[in-house]
Formats: sequence, C-alpha cells, structure tokens
Amino acid sequence: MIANPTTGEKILLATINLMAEKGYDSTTTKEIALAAGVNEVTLFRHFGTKEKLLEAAFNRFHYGNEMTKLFNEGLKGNLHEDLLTLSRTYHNIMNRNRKLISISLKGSSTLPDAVLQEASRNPKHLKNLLADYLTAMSSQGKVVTSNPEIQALSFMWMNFGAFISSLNTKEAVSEETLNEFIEESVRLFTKALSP
Amino acid sequence: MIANPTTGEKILLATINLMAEKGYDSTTTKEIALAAGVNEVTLFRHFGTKEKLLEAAFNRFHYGNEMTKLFNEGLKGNLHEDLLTLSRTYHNIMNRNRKLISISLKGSSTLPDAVLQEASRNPKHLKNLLADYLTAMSSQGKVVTSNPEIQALSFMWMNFGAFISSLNTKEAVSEETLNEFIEESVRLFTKALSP
DNA sequence: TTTGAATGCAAGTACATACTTTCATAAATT
DNA sequence: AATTTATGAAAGTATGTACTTGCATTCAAA
Repeated sequence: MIANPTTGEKILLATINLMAEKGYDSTTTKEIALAAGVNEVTLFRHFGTKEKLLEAAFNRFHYGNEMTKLFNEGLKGNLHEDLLTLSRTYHNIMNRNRKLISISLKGSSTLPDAVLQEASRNPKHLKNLLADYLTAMSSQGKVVTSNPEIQALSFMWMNFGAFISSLNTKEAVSEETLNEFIEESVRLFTKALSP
Repeated sequence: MIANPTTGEKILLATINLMAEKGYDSTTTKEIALAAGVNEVTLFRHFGTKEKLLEAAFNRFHYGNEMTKLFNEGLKGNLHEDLLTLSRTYHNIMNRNRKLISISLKGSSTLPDAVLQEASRNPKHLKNLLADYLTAMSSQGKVVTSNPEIQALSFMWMNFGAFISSLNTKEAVSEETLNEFIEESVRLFTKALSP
C-alpha cells in the first residue's frame, strides 16, 4: 500500500474491504465513505455511481496474471515438484484476488460479469491445465491415470475447498496450516498417481 | 413436497429458494410474497418480521442429522469402503442443507448464529471424525499416516470444494460427475494411505 | 344461516439508500 | 494576491424496503 494514498485510492480500498466482508448490496455508500474517511459526496464526485465504484475497484485490485504463464515456466516433469508448484501458484493467485472472490461468491443482483466469474476462473484453469499435464505425464509412463479429468477435478476441488475455508475470517486457516496442507496433499496425490 | 401446501409452507419455500439465490439482504419481502403467490401482508401476518421468517424457514428445512450417527453405523474397518461411505454421507447431508448453506455463505448483517455456522458445521465434523478414524486405523496398521489431521483436512477440503462448486447453479456439476469424483477421489486416497 | 378465519387490496408510516445541488472552506497552483 | 481545485457540510430528491392499519371478500366451521 502506497504511503500517502490519494482520496480515490482510499475510497477504492474501503470499497473492496467492506464489500468482501458484507457483499455488494449489504454495503452502503455511506459506510464506504466513513471507512475511507471522506465525505459521501466526494465518493460520488470521483466515481459517479456505486456500480462504477465497484468496477473501478475491480480494475484497480484485480490480479489478472494467468496460471498458464506461471505454470509453463515451472514445468519440470517431476510430479511431486510440479504439483507443489501448481498448488502454491494457485493459492498465491487466488489469495491476491481473495477480496474480489469474496465479493463474487456473495453475489448480487447487479455485479459485472467479470466480478461474477472471478471465483471460478482460476479453479477452472487449474483443472484444465492439470488434466492436460496428467495426460502428458501418462504418455511418458510417469503417472498412472485412469481418468485425468476427474483426478484433476479432485486436486482442484481440494485446493478450492482449502481456499474457500481461508476466506472465513472468523476462524482463519493459518499460513502454517495451509503450507502443511499443500505439502501433505501433494505427497498424497504423488503417491496415489505414481506407477 | 406436500401435494397441497399451506400458505405458510409456500412462503417458507419461496423464502429459502430466493434467499439461497440472492442472499438475505438482497431478497425483499415483496419478492418472497410474489414467488409464494400470496399478498405481502399475509407474509407478515404469518411470521411477523423478515428475520423471524428466515428463522422459521431454517427450522422447517434444516436437516440436522449429524455425521456421527450415520458414520458409526457405516464403519467397517475397510479404508476404501469407509471413505466411500463417508464421502457419500457427507454430500448427502450437505446437499439436504444446500440452500441454507448458500444463505450462510452469502452472509448478511443480521443472520442468526445457527444459519451463519451452517456452512462449516458438517465440514468440521467430517474432518474431526476422519482424523480420529485415520488415527485408529493407523494403530491397527491398516493405513500409513504421518499426519492424520492434515490428511483429514485434505480429504474434507476436497469434498467441501466439490460441494461448493455444485452450489453454482449456472454451471452445475452433474450428479454423474459428482459420483465419478467420489469414486475416483476415494480410490486416490485409499492408494495414498495404504501401506 | 351465521360466524369466524384467512387472505387480498389499498393506503399508509418510518426509515434507509443512492445520489444531487448549493454553498463554504482550505489548500494548491498560477 | 488571485484563481482554481478538491473536499466538507447541509439539505435535499426519488425510490425502495419492512411493516402496519383498515376494510372487503371468500371459504370453512359451527
């Protein structure tokens, strides 16, 4: 976070924090202004409408780096190492978008499509990449895979479940627990998928 | 669903359907009345307030059967069969509460505690039961488990992720896919946890 | 047949929300 | 020093929401 945020930056930050916690509809512009430390009128001067405010916040904070680039660079053909890289990369990207994903999951009548799809985009990507990876590794005799689609789905859902649980701020999953989970779950899948 | 529902039943059904879709705050009493095919005044005659309406709907539709009873009855000491039973039971119970869990996940400023905890109660239960189960099975030399807590967490998060994905009505997971997932994921874990 | 119960309809109340307009003030810029 | 920009404060508008009151209608029960 920049040391001396502008008025607009403060508003965007307050927007994303409050909407992640309460959802779009349940967050009022009055609350956003209060949290940002500005007058409510100022909020409308900068962004026009509540809907445009969310769109601006989305564009400001959205981390759009795709799994593919990071995944291709990390691909080594070693199942254990690759699954570790995949899992860590996934949680890293999901965590960068954690607040936008919270907003997406809580839903609303008037969310932009980009926001609505935020929760499912990277999970879908992970599943597709892993299915392709398992198919390729199977061709090289490095893994035994009867059903790469479902196995990739299993791995993705496990990490998706872990991430969703970490959104719960009341009983947050510690970073230590998440790291233990990543290591142990990759160990389990490596053993399960090895010849 | 009863063949000839009373007015109250129709209201409760409309309540849970709409709130699961849109969340508590984003659902108006006007919309509920419309969906139930009754006048809005009738809604308040039956339930008093919107908050009491949700509480009544929760009490009406909540499936409270605990994992423990079903799990103890199904326990056989065969890892593969037991994991299958566990996974199917879990999805069965979660699915019966799917709408209440949707409401819980979407959140709101004024949800009763019972509703708020709905999403995490059974996952927590599954993880605790499985951790105990793995510890017991390890004592009998039937599984190799270095870290039963994290392994149970992995299995639970995988099923939780699958369930969360099935809440997405736009791109629903088919029952066939879910069954394939349950069978394949149990196969993976059985292999991973066997000596 | 009469009475009671349940519901619909119309018209409201109190409050809240998103947003606008006008004027004042302070700080930055020219 | 004057002007411009940005923001705050006050007062509003339009609309919506949860909920209430009073009266009418219909159906069930006595």
